[in-house]
Amino acid sequence: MNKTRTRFAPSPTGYMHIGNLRTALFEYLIAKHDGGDFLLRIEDTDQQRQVEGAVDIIYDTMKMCGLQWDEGPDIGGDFGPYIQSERLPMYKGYAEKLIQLKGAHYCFCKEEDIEAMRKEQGETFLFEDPCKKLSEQEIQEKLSSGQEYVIRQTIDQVETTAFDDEVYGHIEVESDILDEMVLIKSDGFPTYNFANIIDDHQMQISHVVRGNEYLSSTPKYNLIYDAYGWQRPVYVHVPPVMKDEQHKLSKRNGDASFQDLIAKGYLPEAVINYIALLGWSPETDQEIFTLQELIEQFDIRRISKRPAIFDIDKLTWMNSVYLRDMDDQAYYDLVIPRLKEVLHKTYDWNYIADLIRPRISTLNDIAQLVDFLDSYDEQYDLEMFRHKRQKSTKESSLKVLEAMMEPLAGYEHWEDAQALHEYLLSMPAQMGVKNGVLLWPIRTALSGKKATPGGATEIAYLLGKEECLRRIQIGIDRLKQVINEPA
RNA sequence: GGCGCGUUGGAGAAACGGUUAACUCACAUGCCUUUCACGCAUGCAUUCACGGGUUCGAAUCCCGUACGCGUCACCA
Repeated sequence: MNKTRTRFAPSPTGYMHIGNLRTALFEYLIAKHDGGDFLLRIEDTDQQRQVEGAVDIIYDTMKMCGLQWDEGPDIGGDFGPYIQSERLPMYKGYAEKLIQLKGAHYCFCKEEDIEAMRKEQGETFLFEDPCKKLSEQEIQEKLSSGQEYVIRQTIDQVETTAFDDEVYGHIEVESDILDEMVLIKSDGFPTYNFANIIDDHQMQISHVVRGNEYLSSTPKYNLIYDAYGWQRPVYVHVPPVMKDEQHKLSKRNGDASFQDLIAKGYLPEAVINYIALLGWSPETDQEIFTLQELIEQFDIRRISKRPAIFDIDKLTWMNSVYLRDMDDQAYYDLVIPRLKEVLHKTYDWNYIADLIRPRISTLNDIAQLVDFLDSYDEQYDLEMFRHKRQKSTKESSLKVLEAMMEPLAGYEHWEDAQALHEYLLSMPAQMGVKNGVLLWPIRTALSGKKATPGGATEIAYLLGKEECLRRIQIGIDRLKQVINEPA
């Protein structure tokens, strides 16, 4: 029994696509569930797509998500190098070996000619390579004359070829519809497909996990494994992550990358938890998982065949669950710096953090929730004083606010949140009015907002006595104006 | 066009031939309540793309149709 080894092999494009991240997650979970190895291999052979700092984005993303690799470019391993560009020299030798094994052949056809034939015959075109019929001598002559060539896969047996995918089940195709793909390009570099096969074999990858767009070409891969006499890997083709029913999530469409989500205030843990459920479901109803729990419960057999649509609403909900359930200190460490970015006066930070905790879904919700503390819009809509259920009107508000000025000014224990809360809550009864009639206008006058984290007493505590009296006075003055000058 | 794959409520999904199709998000309503939120409660597919067939019995098995996706590169 081989050890379970999976690999994540991204191209450094400077963008961590959510679909790719999910594939990495699945690869990680499959390996770790079996106590196996998870490797990172950078596929940087496409020099044109090279982006500065792109490899670091890959490292950072994986680390933030806790997807620690056991072998990789930065930490090495027994099967390196782990950067494809450094592996380049070896592929040609493998291809030549494959020629000896009759799994490939030299092809001297011109690309333009094949292209022309393809254009002429349309979509049903299947290239029948005349070079396969060349004699050994003809080949040698062409090679020594320096004629340009590629090494092309040979598929001669006209049988069916089959394999069993862990997700999609038994797949069987007729070999004669398989295109003989180029393995080594005329510039001497391997094609992506070929390099992949060699790398996976060399690195002893046991489970090849990739998007289901590779399902159709897998039989061709298998024929190469067979020709070498190598053991085929276990295939795990995963369904795509979609933006909607017909479109995949993609950079082209400007869809969110992992970085974008983090910038929007989502937590890596929540993102990982959410995408684990895209195309996979656990045996139980559990939805909130730590990485460790995912490792324990992940089961390849429960990966779905159907595309999954990325639903930002559900991620948002899940993020709010993480915010609410995380360790207190970790929460404060995360949120208080954000609070200090928008609030420049001094407050009881922990108190604010506690207040907003059940009210934020992402870190980016914070600013607009608390900005009124530092400064508020004095021209807020006076209609807000009217609240049907609280039985509050502009008139009653004016009355109540005026009546409260003195007791508030004389109150001595403002810095004690609990005491202030009890004091203010005792006032309505003393004045013979319902809670809402008194507290609603105070909250409104203090905030100038329709909704606030916390009620009148909480805001009063945060604002402090002076500021409260000032804001209430502003409310009184404005209410007087409209009430004394009826329209 | 050939080949491959898929189709359960707005979204993620469970179900692995057996009575009323889980659960979560979203949405709606009510309760709680000094606003909002949290929390709690209730509602939301008589039906599993459609049409046949197999079976005592089908979302589950078979065939066909429709729709969607993928793939058919000297791109990864």
